[in-house]
Amino acid sequence: MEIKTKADKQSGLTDKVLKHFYFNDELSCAEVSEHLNKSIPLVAKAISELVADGFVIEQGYAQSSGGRRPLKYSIKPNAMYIVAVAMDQLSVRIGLFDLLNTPAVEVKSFELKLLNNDAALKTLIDYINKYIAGSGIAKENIAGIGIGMPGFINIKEGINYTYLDAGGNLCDYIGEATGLPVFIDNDSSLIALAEQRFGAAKAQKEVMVINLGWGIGLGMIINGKLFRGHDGFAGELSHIPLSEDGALCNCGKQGCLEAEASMLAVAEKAIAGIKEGKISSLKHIIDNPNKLAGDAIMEAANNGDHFAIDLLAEAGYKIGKALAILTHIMNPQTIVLSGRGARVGKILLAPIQQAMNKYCIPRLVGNTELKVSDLGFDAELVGAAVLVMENYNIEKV
Amino acid sequence: MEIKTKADKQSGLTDKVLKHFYFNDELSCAEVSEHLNKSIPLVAKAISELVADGFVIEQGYAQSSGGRRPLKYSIKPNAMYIVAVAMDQLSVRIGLFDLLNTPAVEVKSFELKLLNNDAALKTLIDYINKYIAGSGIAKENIAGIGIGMPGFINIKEGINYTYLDAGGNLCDYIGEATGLPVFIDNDSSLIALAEQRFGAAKAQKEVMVINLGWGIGLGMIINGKLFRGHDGFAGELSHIPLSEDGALCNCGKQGCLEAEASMLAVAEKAIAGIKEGKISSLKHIIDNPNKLAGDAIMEAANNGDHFAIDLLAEAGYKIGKALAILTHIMNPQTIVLSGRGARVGKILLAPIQQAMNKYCIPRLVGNTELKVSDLGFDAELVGAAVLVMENYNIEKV
DNA sequence: CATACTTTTTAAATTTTTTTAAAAAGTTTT
DNA sequence: AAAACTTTTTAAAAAAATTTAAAAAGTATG
Repeated sequence: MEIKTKADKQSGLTDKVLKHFYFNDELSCAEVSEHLNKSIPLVAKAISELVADGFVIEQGYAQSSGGRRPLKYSIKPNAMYIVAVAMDQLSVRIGLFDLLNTPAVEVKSFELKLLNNDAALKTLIDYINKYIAGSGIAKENIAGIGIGMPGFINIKEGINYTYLDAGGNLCDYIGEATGLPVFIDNDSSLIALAEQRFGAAKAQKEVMVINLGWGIGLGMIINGKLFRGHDGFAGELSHIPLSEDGALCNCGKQGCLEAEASMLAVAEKAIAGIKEGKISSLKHIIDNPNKLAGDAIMEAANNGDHFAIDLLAEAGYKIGKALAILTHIMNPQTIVLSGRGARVGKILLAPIQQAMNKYCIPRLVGNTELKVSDLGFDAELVGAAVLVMENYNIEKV
Repeated sequence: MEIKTKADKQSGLTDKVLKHFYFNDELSCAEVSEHLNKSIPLVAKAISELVADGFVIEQGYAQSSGGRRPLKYSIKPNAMYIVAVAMDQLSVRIGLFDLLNTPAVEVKSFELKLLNNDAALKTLIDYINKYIAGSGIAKENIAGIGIGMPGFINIKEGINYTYLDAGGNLCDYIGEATGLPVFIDNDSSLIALAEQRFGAAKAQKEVMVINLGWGIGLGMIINGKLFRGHDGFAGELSHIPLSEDGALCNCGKQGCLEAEASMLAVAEKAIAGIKEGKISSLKHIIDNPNKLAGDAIMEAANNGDHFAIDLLAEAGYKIGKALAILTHIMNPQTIVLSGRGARVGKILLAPIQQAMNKYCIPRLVGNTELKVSDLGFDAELVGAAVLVMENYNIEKV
């Protein structure tokens, strides 16, 4: 793995070419040259180095389009592996993927409460270490660990202001404890990254991705890149003032979207409804914690339960109103419904679209496509893997 | 003016250096090299060419900071002139500026109704031609004409979908009629450009600029550049749904910000209030058209009229609520109140900030600075000039 | 079915850019 | 006040990237 041509060190072209192969599949030298706006000799050199070092493999000749047949290359799936960790407030999922985003080891999950839990960070690190050790894959072959987590995150400093206080740089801390490079980002941002690189909005430049989880997150892609705002707090869709006198939010304000339309809010409404005597297959959820209730509601809705569907439709309409505002401001090409709640995306789609039609100027709503993610619950894991590869630096190897 | 080194043609560095001098004042060769991330020999060559061609002048030696004194350069103010046109729905202002944004000829304005006026385009062109002819400045010394106008504008095609139909490319059409390069953009976008280049948010990367005119416009600077969205319709702040059952907007919907808080809406409320017997120095406005009423209200408020101040405070609070939403989504460094309404910016500031404090998460509102423009009414003209210079291409001369 | 035209790849020649070195002009320290 | 260190500018050398040309491997056509 010693690649240290002076040329590469400066231009970093080999790196860009490697990433280009990670994000696209079969590509000829000429195509890469075109995409990267670099001359063919330069790209040819970079590719031959990558082939020599086992990052890229030849895939044989493709059909000719009227001339010499192009030799196609693609990423070598097992050249490296990536550890991806996807967290929410209550649980953690962890996976080990190859460069084709195929799981090399079974994805596992475990419960981990972030709020008021001083041991959370240690528990997380232990779990990651055990998972890697049990995978049978050598650390030398792992490019790094990507972690998506809820909370206000400062990427540069590696600090999560909401959870997991490490008294300093979280990446450094976890990195030392695991012996691998670590990269963290907000869960919704990673979901957006996944959708724009491998999902419903692939290669698009202006994309808004809604993370339907226990809360409602927003990941923004602007000009093809993650947008974070001046202080990293952009995308706080869930606390915009939606109604003047709505439910009380845990942020202290009233009428926030999150307090009205998140899965947790829906679960509360469901329990209240059942207690009032609503007929539903959801009767049993009264005794469950809200989290399980959320999952139960989604399942019931997918099975046709009227009460569950009504509750989701009500939430969807409110989300739609918020998306109308978002569309007015951002004029995105696509809005993707992703995250845990994507499994009821089809049910939410109609009321969301209805609200957007009502609250949006026709010109705007007509130009924005509303889609349900097909990455769904895996989006955050894929995003975490992408995060590692975006930061991976072949020259440093 | 024949600058045609092959080097320049390809890299366009001379161009970048010229623009750098336009946007900054005195600068040494070393500083330009630093800012532009180009080697000193390259920058030195570009500067000496610009000096030779009369675009840049030497400004003598500056203080040494411990070594050889740097030779400072600056743009030559009268190397070129720019025609700047600022339109709203009812009137046009036109000016001729040097490269220091100083008027070379008095700024003039005239009435021009855009709505349902087929002759508007011809009238505009006539006026521009007469203005240039009367200025005494030769066309060879004019870099181009920048025009800011209301409406949905497609920059690439040069089409304004709302006003001034030329049956094709407006820039080409006006360009042929005037014999000068023409560039158009939305009025609010140009105001934002002006504020980010020469105004209250100079050199900042994430800036939201509110254009307080007869309507309420928004110009967005993201990552240091104008953001327009996927179809060029981003920044439609004025029609976001703000209240469920508010005033009817001319867009057909209810409760839009524009229908509740624009100068025109304030004027209507003022007239209604006077008729109901409110005490105010504004009694006379009942007979005036809404536009004059708007100006009268602003003047009365600045003179301390209680009724006028109350009306503006009411509007400001609603604008503040919209800015709270905007802040949640965009997390800008600065929000600038600009455009015609900036003259009552101080009066609006308090209620806007009050609403933002109420409706924003503390972390967000604490990080965003709310400012009143000092460019004020001239912002659109400055923005139009900037537009010309951004598109100016020295190699094409 | 050979000739003309495409497209991709390899190689050589330029061009462009940056790095390094040296000179010029000052400031600071002993 | 001379020696040592800074900073800017100019000049020469080296490196990097692109352009041009040529070769290789096809397809289309008269």
